[in-house]
Amino acid sequence: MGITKTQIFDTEQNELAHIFKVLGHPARIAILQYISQQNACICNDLVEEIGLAQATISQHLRELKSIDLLKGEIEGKRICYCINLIRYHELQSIINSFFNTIKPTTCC
Amino acid sequence: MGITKTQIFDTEQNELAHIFKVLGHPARIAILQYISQQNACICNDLVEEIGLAQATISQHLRELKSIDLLKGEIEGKRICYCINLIRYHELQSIINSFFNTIKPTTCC
DNA sequence: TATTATTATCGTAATATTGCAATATTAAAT
DNA sequence: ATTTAATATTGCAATATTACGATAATAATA
Repeated sequence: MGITKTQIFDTEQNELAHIFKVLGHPARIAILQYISQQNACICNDLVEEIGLAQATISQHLRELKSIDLLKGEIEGKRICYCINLIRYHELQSIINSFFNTIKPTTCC
Repeated sequence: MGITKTQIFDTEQNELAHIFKVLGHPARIAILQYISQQNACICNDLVEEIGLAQATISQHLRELKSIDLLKGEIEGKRICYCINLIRYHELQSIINSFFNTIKPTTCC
């Protein structure tokens, strides 16, 4: 065991869970906030800013790329990571419609 | 290693990450959707509905309780789990303001 | 009080995640 | 072509998560 039984859930549930999971780490929250503050960003800044090893930051960036929230452009020997505007709105809407599907009704 | 360095992040970042993390499992998504569909709910229904062992469902319910999204009332030998209306709105607003803090700006 | 039904907890196995050092890769600059 | 600087990948150790069977706890009912 230890493995999530994705087969018993539908694609939407799995995708939504994956989005939440990626957002579910304080380093990734901090990375997003920092990038958005800077308007431009390079990984090395993050290493100093966040205080995790370069390899760890790189790993977190990959997670964020897995939900397409970050896009990176090569800029010389650096990479400029930015928040993907289109995906940003998409994710917001996916999350909002999830909240609408679980709208609480009066019970207890 | 293997342990998240919560000390280097602030309380808001840690709490937000925890909220996302709890929502980051398809079983918990499915549980919330089912409870909201039923308007009332008992754990045993969930076991049949979701297809995970009773112990596993109980564990997932505890996770959802950890962010206060579910409240349970004892109802005879059963427990009626419901979505906590106040917290539901609170979480929506926490998540929305997070998205506002990472509003993408034009860069790349 | 004993039984039954329902949910919680414990213990454990399997897998995933986090974090880092070491190394590889990549591309600009010398 | 070398060197340098920045990021990615690999390998590994420590911890966390997921899942389940077994068992405990709880409360209604017989």
